[in-house]
Amino acid sequence: MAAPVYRELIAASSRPMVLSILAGGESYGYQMLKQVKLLSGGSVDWSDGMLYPVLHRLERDGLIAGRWQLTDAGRRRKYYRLTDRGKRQLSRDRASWRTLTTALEAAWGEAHV
Amino acid sequence: MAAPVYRELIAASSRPMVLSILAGGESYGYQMLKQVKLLSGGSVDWSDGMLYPVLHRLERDGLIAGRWQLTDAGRRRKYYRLTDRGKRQLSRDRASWRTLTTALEAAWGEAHV
DNA sequence: ATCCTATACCTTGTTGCGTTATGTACATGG
DNA sequence: CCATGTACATAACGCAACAAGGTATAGGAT
Repeated sequence: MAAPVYRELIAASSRPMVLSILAGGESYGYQMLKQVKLLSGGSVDWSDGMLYPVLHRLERDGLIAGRWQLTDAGRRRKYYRLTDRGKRQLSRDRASWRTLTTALEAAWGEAHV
Repeated sequence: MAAPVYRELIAASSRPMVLSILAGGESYGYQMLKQVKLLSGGSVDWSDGMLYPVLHRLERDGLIAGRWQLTDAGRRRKYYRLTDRGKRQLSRDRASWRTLTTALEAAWGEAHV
């Protein structure tokens, strides 16, 4: 039903999406998978094999920070929070996204599509 | 001066950008490099080593069609035009872009950034 | 004459990253 | 007892941007 988003756009949106979600408070991988699907109305369906490496890179680069937590049910979760570096990166990513969207809209306009 | 756009976003935008430009009429590689820089206010600065392979892929996949032309000055140019397949792909890419932008804005809203 | 810049195209090696598949482990419902 | 959901992780594969290099012509500056 919902048209799937093409590969490169998944790659381009993963970092700003994760950082944006964490800007709203702590979260963990599995929850973010659901969150993204919800936010996109089902069109963005991340695989876990894609998300976890993303989270590891963001943590390695100091944009997010993780801590292990045990639930009452005995399940382990890795909660992540946004760091100051992450906040700055999010600002830059939002600016980039706006720049590209503006440029694309300009091209769409000139072509009167 | 203009903040550069990050790598993955370049990748994600190259196809819809090229298709959009060609939706406005024929063009060639070198001209598109200038056009993109103009449309983005200088923020999107494609390298030729990135664009030409993109054009070759799009032509291979039948989304654009090229023809060689000689200018009066004796320079060779490869002019490209949008095919019907390319038009359909452009529609899908625009839809994907809108979907992601909406999802990101939803995330930004929830985080009241 | 020589050099630099602009025009105009192309390709190769390196690196990064999504996808697919697989693995581990616990909890719950049928 | 077994499938599904929760929750994380990694490895092989393929694709694509980036940096750097190459070919070629034209015009202006030194």
